[in-house]
Amino acid sequence: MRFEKGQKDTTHKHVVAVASKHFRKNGIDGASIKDLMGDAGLTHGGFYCHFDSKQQLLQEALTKAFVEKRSEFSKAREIDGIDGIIRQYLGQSHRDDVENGCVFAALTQEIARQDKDTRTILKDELEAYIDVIARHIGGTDKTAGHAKALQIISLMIGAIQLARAVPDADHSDHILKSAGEAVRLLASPDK
Amino acid sequence: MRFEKGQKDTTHKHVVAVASKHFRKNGIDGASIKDLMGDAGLTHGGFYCHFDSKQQLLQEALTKAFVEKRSEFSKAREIDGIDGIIRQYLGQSHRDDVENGCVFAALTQEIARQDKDTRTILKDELEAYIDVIARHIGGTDKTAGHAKALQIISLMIGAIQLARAVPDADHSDHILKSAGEAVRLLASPDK
DNA sequence: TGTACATCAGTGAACGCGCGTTCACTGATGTAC
DNA sequence: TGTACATCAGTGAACGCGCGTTCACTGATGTAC
Repeated sequence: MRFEKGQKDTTHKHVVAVASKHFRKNGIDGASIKDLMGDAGLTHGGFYCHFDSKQQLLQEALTKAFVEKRSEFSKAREIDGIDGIIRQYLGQSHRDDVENGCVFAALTQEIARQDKDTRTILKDELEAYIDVIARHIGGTDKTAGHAKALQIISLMIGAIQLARAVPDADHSDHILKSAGEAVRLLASPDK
Repeated sequence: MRFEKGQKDTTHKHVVAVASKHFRKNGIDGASIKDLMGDAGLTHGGFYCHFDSKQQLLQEALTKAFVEKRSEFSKAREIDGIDGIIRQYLGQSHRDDVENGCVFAALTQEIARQDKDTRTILKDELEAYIDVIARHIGGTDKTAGHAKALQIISLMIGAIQLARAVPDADHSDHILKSAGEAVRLLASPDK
């Protein structure tokens, strides 16, 4: 059946949005086209009207999720500075909502095994995330601000992954709290 | 054919050793029984003489790799303190040798999707790794030492993952170097 | 404005493939006599 | 010590299954007249 104008574009974006959640929740290998198309309200056969391959969908989905989360990140920073970032990133709701959470926290290990194009998406976004954080703590020395931002991101990514992997809730909370303190220390101007 | 006494035990351990590399290099899903048995010099059919399931092999392989790396980690710490840890963990050779490297750095995201038993292995090892680091920087306050150790591990895990994912070698080196500086800051007594 | 036809987003059966797992079999070694 | 037999670690074909991908088909809508 032929559909209304703009319908294809709407569907395409919807599939990318659904996929970006599936990838984060189940991993790249673990997210099947059949499942994710079903979740988008379609059958799997239609997939190739929109994408050349799973790989292409992956790249679109990663980019979308990265950009989306970065703007949330930026908003948290604007409102509450480094505390806003800590509260949002190292909070229980972010830990418990992998499918809508940070892409680095969910997929970095698998992305490291992908082709160069996909890893370049990650690299570009990493630099953009660093800019967002550095703009807040940089002070006058831009290089030092960027270095601090990179350290903070590294720490937060590692911490939330451990918090998600550990089977005990209290232990997990403790990891998040401890990481928050470290972020404050790393962000402090007295260095 | 019947084999010499002790042969089965030797083979079992050999398969676990090979698997521990395969899991780290290709991920849990990405490591196939056929490939890994082939690498161990056997055919896939013999797998079930040694293990009930891939899941059981995973748990044995994780435990082995965790323990092995922890003892290396401990040795680096004994010789050179926190600098030894930084040099070993955040060095290029560790970054470039995923299959023999830190299990947390390679598999935390996938382990977070595993059953409780497997995640408990990770939790117990995390605590043991924290002890190893804390013993060096703890000073008199044991709780503070453990907190610092946890922060350092989180940071190093996040940093080496990013260093592995990024497509540019110089960029990757910079991530490792920056993380090393942060570790020194987090380990310092003036807090 | 009304009719005939072309379009193409989406359907669902089918493809080859590799996965984890099962199973009947092999045959060199350990054991019983 | 020498022979017959039981053992069982390892083999390799086969299992069902889900994967990514392909393809002939559908049918409501846009377009041409």
